[in-house]
Amino acid sequence: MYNTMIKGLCKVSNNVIAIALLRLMDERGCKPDVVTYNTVIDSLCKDKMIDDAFNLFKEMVFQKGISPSVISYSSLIDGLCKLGGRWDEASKMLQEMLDDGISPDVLTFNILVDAYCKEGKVKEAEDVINIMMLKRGILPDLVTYSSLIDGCCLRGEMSKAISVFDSMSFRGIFPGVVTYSSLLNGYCKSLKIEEAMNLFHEVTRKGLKPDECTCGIILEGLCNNHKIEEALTLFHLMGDSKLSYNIVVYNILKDGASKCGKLDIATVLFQDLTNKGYLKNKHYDDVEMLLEKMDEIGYSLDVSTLSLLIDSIAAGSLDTAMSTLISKLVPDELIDSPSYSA
DNA sequence: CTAGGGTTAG
Repeated sequence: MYNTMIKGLCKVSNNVIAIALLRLMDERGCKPDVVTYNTVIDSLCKDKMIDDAFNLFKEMVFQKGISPSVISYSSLIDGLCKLGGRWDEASKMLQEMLDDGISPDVLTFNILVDAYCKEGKVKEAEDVINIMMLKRGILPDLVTYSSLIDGCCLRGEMSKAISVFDSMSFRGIFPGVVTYSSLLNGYCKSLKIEEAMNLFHEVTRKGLKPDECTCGIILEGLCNNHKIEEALTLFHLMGDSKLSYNIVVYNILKDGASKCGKLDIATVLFQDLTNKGYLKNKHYDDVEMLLEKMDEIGYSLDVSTLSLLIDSIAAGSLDTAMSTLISKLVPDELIDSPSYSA
């Protein structure tokens, strides 16, 4: 009961209340166990509050006499690695864990592999994987391979990334969107846009649904290769409603259009973006008030705003009252225009 | 049985 509540609080980073609840359950005679402590320790580590995490760890071990588990150590090691690579302290914790007779598992090793890869130390990451396999008999999994691929891509070593990708597939591990995302990012940054596009189409053919960030990577790649038209076509083909409200994607396209000298396109995109700000934040009341005001003063909607609102009505995100109001504001010259007649 | 992993784009 308490553990479930603490887990919920930690999920929304409400560490202060989570700790207060841990104290309360202790007072009420319901003793916090290693799961309770690990939940809060991990949450503190994720929020970069490493000192508080260590204090709680010490309290658990020395005051309560609860033995830490592989999860307690892994959380602390991950926190130290992500906090600007505090390697000395991280390896000290790793040693302490081994001295304690606790074996690292694949998640512990992945923390180390990922930390090395993020620093571009692919060789060191491979050493960790070899130790894991040969000395511990643990096989790398999807996350291990994905981190390694990402590390290679960050260094622009694409042929190496592909060979890791191939050996992963050979082992029967299916790549995830994150894996492809790293490769796409690597190709785009190496200005190998053809390879990136081929891979992107392969991902789509496989029926994998790239997330907003992956779409952003490929769109930016196209923009940086002076292919703004292709980027815009792809953006519309993606036809994802979440994507069309993504401010980062808009900025990528807007900046791309500017760089390619297509200032007219950039202006339209900027206008679209300012209009969508309203709708994304569900400030429907503000939009409605604005539309009413426009109606009062006899103002007509411009084409881009109108098409945005029509799309919203079609998507069912605007109610009937709004639709009626909008229809009153459609300028006469557009009433019989074929593009808006449906 | 409960607690831990890769989040990549402007």
